[in-house]
Amino acid sequence: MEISSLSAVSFGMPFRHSSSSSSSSSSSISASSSTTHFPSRTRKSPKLQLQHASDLTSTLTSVGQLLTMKDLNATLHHFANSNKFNHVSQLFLWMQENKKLDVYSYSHYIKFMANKLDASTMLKLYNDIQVESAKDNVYVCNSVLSCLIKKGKFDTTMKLFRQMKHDGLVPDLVTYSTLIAGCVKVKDGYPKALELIQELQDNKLRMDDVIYGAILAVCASNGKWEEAEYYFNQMKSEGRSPNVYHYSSLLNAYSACGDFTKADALIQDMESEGLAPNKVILTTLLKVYVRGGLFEKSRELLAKLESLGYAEDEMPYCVLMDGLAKARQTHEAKIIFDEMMKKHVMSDGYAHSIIISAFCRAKLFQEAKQLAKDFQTTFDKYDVVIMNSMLCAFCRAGEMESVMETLRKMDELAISPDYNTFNILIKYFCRKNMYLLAYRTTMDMHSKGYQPAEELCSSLIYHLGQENASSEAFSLYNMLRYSKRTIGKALHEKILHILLAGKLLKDAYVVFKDNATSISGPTTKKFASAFMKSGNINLINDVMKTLHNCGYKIDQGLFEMAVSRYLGQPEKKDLLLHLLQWMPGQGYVINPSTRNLILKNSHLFGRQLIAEVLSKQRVKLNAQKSN
DNA sequence: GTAGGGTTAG
Repeated sequence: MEISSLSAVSFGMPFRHSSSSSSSSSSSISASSSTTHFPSRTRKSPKLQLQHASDLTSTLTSVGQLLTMKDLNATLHHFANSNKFNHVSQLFLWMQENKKLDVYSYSHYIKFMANKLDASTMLKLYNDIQVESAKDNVYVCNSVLSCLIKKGKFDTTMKLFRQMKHDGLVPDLVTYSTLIAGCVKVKDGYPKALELIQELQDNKLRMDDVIYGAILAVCASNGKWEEAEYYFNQMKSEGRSPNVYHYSSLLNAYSACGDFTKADALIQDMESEGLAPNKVILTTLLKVYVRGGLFEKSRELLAKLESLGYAEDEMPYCVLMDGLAKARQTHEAKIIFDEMMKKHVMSDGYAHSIIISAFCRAKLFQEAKQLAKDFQTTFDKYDVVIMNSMLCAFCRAGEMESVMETLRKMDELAISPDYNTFNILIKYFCRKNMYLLAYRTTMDMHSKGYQPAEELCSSLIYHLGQENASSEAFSLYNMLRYSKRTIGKALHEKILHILLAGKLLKDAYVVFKDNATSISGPTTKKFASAFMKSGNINLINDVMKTLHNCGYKIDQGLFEMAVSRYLGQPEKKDLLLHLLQWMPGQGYVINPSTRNLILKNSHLFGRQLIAEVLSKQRVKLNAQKSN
């Protein structure tokens, strides 16, 4: 790269040119022309040369060392303001290599590049900071944290935050509001936000309007309306005046309980404070009514929104339609949809998605399919949610060709399938008796980090068994078993039957051994005789002991089977002797017919040894009888 | 000279 060659250029002792002289000349040079005869008076300052450079690399080589840190930072600004982000990066890199950067360079650069750099690059940038004063500078730290939060890396951010504190950062209110805001989109965000509130108070910081705004938003997004109410009142009692955002968060929190009385009172309070409800406030109020099941009141409010010009996009319609659909009022939802269409309300496809799903839920599959096709022909905006709605409709209506087309489209548009996508497909493949395809989709789902529902897997395992796909069934079983959750006991028995049917006896033994207590008597018996009959001969004694140890009474039939296996393979005589020696200690004695069988073949094993072992069994038996 | 928040829909 050109940049690296820069450092090879050696300069004399760095010197500072007078900044006053450069700024005095800077205002007049724009008119300078190449025809001038007074180059010394009209030449651009190094800073301006750099800012207007056509070849940044060579300009840095020639004038870079003449520039002050302040000039360089101003130039970063200049490039960022003119959207020359390649120049920003290139200059910053040069500044890093030439060790000409300070706290401002970092905090500006991070701000400029927040949208361009990914989380790991940002993290590396911070970790590689060599300037001591920048590393624990609260502005620099806040910039980095804010950038990571915006990229949705909450856990990474919190980890970095702890490291920063350990390395000397003294967090301020900005730090905390940045982090609390990050809790809005995170699951379990409320307790995490609470911890941060506690920490800022422990650090003798006082909550300000911004912090209140952030915590109210967290409460709202977590359905904590009582807590939201608490913070709102606390804020007021501190003499702070909530603004429209504070009000709207509390209102949004009320939608969790659907308490329209509280919501109406809040709007009144807001108006008495001189704040006029805006479009968002009224849409949120609609959400409260809808969640409270007050559909008549909702329709009236929607009409009011329309009359105020607040219903130009589909959002309020979607709020109402979704509520109706979830209350199983599919027909009423469709009426709203039709009105919306008639009025040519702007739509991004949310409305279609809601109604397609509503139709699927109501088992109106033909209607769902039709609407999905309408969407395909009239919209060119796809995301995973609308794709899922359409897939669901096509699957339920049995439109295989459309299902495949939709999947191709997803692939083409690089829309990654999510949990719902996999679920829809797996259920569909199962319904169509395409169990191997369902199996492969389930494994794919698992490899993408989604946990398939146990019930679905369990049913799939059963069907795979029916189709003699025992090893696929076993893979699925193992996937469930090793996914850190407890699974139903019946599944162990189910897979055991499948493995026995598929003659996967070694796998069956593993399942039996690990779950003996969940296996019924008849299934144990079935497993035992299957194994004695054709399981790996080297494991026969182990299986015997396992059966015995889990309380199963081994019958003569099993001993007979084991013995005849051993007689068929005389090289395994040690195993037979071991079994015969083990038996009496556990209260087992061979019956006469098996005993005769062994004696008949004793030349294969050594007559003397066999006789001794058998007579020991006798003695033991007699002793037991006399007891 | 640098850093922060907040509303509504599938």
